[in-house]
Amino acid sequence: MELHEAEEKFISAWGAIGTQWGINRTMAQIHALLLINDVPLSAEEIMKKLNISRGNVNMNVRELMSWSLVHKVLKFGERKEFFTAEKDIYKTAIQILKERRKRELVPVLNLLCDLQSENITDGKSEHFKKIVGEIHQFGNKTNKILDKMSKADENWFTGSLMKFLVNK
Amino acid sequence: MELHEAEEKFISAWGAIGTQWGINRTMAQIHALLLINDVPLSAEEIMKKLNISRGNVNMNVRELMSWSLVHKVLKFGERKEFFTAEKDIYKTAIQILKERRKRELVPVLNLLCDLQSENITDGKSEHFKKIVGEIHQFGNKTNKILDKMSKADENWFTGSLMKFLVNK
DNA sequence: CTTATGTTTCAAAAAATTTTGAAAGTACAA
DNA sequence: TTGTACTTTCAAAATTTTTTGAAACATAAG
Repeated sequence: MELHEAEEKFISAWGAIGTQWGINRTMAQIHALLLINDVPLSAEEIMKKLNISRGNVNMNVRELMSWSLVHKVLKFGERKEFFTAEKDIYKTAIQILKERRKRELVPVLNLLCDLQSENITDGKSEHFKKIVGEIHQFGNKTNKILDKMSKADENWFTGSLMKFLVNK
Repeated sequence: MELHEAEEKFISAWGAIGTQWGINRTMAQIHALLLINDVPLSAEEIMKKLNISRGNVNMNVRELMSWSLVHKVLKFGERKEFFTAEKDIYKTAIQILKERRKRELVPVLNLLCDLQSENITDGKSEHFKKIVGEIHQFGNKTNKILDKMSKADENWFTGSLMKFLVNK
């Protein structure tokens, strides 16, 4: 197999997985492309390699930067901007975990909190209150666990947690 | 607040979160509706409550059943089918974890495995091999951890894991 | 067998999301 | 100040996903 071919397979797969997880295909593909290139790439290069427009590159690179998965790199003497992805896969995973917790889990917990504190004017609300309460409680626990995990180091994940699970 | 209003807020939020996680809005809303109803609902009732078509209900209920989050219930003497959601939120979460691991993580690990075993005919493939190897290794560890976790009971999650994390 | 009461399918329509590309914006250099 | 090399924006177009609804299918009851 040629490198080119292997790279394309990897980029496609990363894009497909992204789609299944609510991340747009192109954003995931740009991420994949930057992961497998150890040198930073310019917007121009990303456009050519993925065959997409300038606007599309700009938008998705900006989004990747807002997730702190990609960083802007300025080369000495060059006016162009270059982009590179965080290459430590553990850091990358933790970063995604952190962002999704903050952007998605926390807002839901707030809504559940609001719903629970509401005084519902209807006798038949018992089951509703119960299930909302249970989801809220579970969400809170998960939130705490994810928060702790996102502050742990890689060794904890690959070492201690693994051992702990095996002996469970 | 009226129960009706609270229920709608909950269903909307569940739908929105689903969308962000690559699950279609209606599927998530049907799930929410079945969660907050302790009695099973018919296709007819789901149609009316969510204001969606029969085909849409059929398709998404089928999908929810394929995830084992919703079950068909037959009432004695009634020809109609009714549907109900698993109400134990811990079981629900574990079920989602299991399914996503099987449907999404495992296929990616297989691709990474293939890519790694390929003999790439290009000298410049060093970084590519390295990053694919690292992602594969991390994916394998995550896979094992998720597998163990999906076999643990709720008490492990809320008790032991939590304590373990606090003392980290 | 026929009817009544359901469920399932799927092509077409609608809606949502993503992508394009040209114009506007920015800023460095001469 | 003007030109040049780049980045950003965003309305319109393209694409993808979801939804509809009517026809086909299934089956229990009469």
